[in-house]
Amino acid sequence: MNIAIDYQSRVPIYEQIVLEIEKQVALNILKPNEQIPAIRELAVNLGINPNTVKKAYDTLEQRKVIISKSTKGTFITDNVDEVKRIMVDKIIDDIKKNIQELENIGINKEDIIKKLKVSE
Amino acid sequence: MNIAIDYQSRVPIYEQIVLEIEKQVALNILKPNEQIPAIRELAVNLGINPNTVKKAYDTLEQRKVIISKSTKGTFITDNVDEVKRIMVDKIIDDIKKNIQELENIGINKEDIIKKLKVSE
Amino acid sequence: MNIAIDYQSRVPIYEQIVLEIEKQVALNILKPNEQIPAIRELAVNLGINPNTVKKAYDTLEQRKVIISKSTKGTFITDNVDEVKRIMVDKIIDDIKKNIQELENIGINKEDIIKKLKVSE
Amino acid sequence: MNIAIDYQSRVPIYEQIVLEIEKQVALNILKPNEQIPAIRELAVNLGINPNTVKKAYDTLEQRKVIISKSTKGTFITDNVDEVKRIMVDKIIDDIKKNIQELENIGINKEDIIKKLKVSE
DNA sequence: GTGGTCTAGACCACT
DNA sequence: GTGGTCTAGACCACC
Repeated sequence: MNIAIDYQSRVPIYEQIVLEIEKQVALNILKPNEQIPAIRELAVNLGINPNTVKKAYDTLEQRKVIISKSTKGTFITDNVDEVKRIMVDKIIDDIKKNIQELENIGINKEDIIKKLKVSE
Repeated sequence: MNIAIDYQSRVPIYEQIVLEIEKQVALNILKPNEQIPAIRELAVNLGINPNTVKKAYDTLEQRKVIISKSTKGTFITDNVDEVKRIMVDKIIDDIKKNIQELENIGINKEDIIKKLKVSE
Repeated sequence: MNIAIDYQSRVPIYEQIVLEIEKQVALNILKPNEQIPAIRELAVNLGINPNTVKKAYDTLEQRKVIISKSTKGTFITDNVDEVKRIMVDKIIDDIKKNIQELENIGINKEDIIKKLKVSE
Repeated sequence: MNIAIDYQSRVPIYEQIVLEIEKQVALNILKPNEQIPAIRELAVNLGINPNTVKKAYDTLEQRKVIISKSTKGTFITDNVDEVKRIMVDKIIDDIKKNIQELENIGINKEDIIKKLKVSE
């Protein structure tokens, strides 16, 4: 598994791992029921402490992205669609909020579209 | 001045104040040259430490959003347009990133527009 | 034999097997003197290690729920009533504890009965 | 805060803390918005490691029982009723399941009530 | 002083 | 070998 860590970021390492794995699930890089690296293995690969990976895995399990089967290992959920759906909804919601904010500032929809098209 | 503080956010309180005041400037809630509350006053209103408000005001002054005139008080800049411009650019950029992310997941522009229209 | 294993439970797998078999005995799904699967067979069916099944069978034999007759196989006890009695006592005890807890929270017996009847 | 830890239990220490605090909320021992001990303070009182208390507090925060305000401390939620409701629902559900199981074994409702009354 | 994060390393039960 | 728990102790930003 390929995860880039930014040690300067305000986002904690464990959260970066969480976000990256969620992203890879959404992008079909990680497939349903696929086994992911053991805690200690990933910790060694990333050069960080196993507890940090554990915290990331715990968070992912709460969010139902992965399932850990004690002595067997840790696996991507079989319900990957739900993970994608939640992620897409969140992003759509962000966009809506941002559009609303621009409108509040006094920029109408046509202007927003114009600005978006400049570099797109 | 009305500022909601989220104590659970990773964003420091002083920065939440900074962002909120910048937002209110962009929304014309705070007008050019308008006087804003004294540090101690705002600190009492928000139930936080004056040092925290001080740090927020210092940051805002560095960003040229406010101007403190020693004994007279603290005022919003007269060049509010620049503050708005920076904020609008940032939001537009956020939207672009979000759209890109959705496209990576496999959602094309028409689908995005459809999803945005549902509750808009 | 049909046994669902919860790999995320704090209850060890071997104990889950023990509890499930005891339950099936109480429910007359498993009858007195009935033969149950060989250790290896069940292990294959459940996709787990034979040692785990062995540990479950050992525990069940200590509790006199099953009897293993070396080369002949493993069988449910003929004294199924005792198994049922112990299980019923345990469940009754659980219910009593739960009722006590609800009363401590301030819910009286009539309210408990009302709540139980809603979906019963 | 008074919490008894059973070091022999299969239930982890952090979970025992979680359950005990939830219980004290349900019993009105801990009141809405009340501040609870600092992580380090409780750790010292219980003779355990601060990280263990932290894990308990994290779990409680996910369950919306407490709210931690970074440098200010940790507080019971203001919505204690919701915590109680969830807890009561869980217990009622447990009772229902137990009653169902007894009925499956072949014990009818009158017999259950009889057995419950013996020591009640 | 407070919570948040992280390291280092240990022990355990279970498989 | 795997995940789960716990200890001991450190550093950080923030207030």
